[in-house]
Amino acid sequence: MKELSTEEKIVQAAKEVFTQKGYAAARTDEIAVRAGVNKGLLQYYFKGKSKEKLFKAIFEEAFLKMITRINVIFESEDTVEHKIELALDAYFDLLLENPNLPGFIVNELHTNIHAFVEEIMQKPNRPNPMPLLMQIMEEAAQGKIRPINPVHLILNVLSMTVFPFIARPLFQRLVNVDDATFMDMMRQRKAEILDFVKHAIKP
Amino acid sequence: MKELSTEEKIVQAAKEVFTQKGYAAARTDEIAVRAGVNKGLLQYYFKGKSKEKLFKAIFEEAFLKMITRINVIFESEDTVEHKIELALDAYFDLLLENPNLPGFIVNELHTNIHAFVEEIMQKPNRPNPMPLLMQIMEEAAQGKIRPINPVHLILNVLSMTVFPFIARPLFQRLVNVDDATFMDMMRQRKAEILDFVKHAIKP
DNA sequence: CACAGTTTTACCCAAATGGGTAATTTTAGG
DNA sequence: CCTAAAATTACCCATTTGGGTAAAACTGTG
Repeated sequence: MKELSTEEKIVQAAKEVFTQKGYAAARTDEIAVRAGVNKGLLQYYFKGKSKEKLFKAIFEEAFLKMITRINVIFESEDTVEHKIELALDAYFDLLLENPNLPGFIVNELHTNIHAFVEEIMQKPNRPNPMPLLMQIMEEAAQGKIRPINPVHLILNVLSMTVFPFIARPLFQRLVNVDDATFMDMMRQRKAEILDFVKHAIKP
Repeated sequence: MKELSTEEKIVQAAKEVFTQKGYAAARTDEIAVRAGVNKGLLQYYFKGKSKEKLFKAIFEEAFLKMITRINVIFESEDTVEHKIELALDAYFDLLLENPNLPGFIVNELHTNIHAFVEEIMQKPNRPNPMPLLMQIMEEAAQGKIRPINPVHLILNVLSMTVFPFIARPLFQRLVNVDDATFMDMMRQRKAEILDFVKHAIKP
């Protein structure tokens, strides 16, 4: 099972610590401990500004993971409804595997202390919502779906999908469910959202 | 306009810094600077563990603000649909005035380094979703609304309301809107969500 | 004015932290 | 077996940070 190289173990540990605690609260010592190695190796593999280097790599990966999935909504040549279904598939796959990715990203974007975030934002992966926006308006005009503000529709789908993972700690305490139960609920949720949206946009 | 006592100015500044940067990244120096006073005064007004004391006070207030609003959804003696409308009113009022409250709370709950958070959670204000859950099922049984999982319905409303404020930095960069425009969009959004939900739960 | 309360100034300290190095030992492949 | 790469050990240092103090200066009010 564990066939990770030391470097990979370090990256993996850094991912855990950064995504759980955020940059400011992350401790390089803890990264080393979780990786099962000593601090010296962080220097060995990431010479110079090891904390920052690790963070950059991890944040960029996480960010691209999240952001490129949005493109799924736009790329296909399908109906609005089916595009939403595909988007939900893609996003829930990602989120169930990486439950604390969104919280991490949102957190670091909120406390915008990292200048390089700007660079990442300008990368080629920028999603272009325009085609889908237009398509929603077209289908609305054709009476295929109910007239609706397309920006808010997209935002609605994204909100219902991502928010529970961000509010997970709060939610779990309020309704008193353990991790496994939470994950089960989220697996159900995909179908619930699709159902909800379908009815909401039905003419 | 500015009739704040020094102590209030400090609390206000602390609120800004904590909600923007989170506990770990918050610097007491910055709090003093923003309050327009010197660090000595933090000791004068909050002797002993000033950072922690300030944080506790601020977090608890913020948390209760957010959490007690949820009760609006449950308390009234109304139809489900109208309860949702009232909840949206209450929540949008709060969010438009305190746009970075949810991000702050979610962030601090995520990096659960503060033991006292547990205490706060156990306070009398705990919302009890059961009545509304039952009511949703009743109305569904009576055919007043479409059959729907009540937990997910509530989560849907909350998600669509709160998420945009949490994802605000990301959203604003992706669609390139300034602060004023964002706030305008959010003001429209309340009506959009209500409309969306109404159609989604219509039998 | 006198005086208590407030604010500033100018320091200090201990601990934590990120970053780093040099020597040594362990490990695996040729 | 021998060697280079990998990993460990045991340090060090500069900086930041939270926390703190004591004395001086300022302020308003009785």
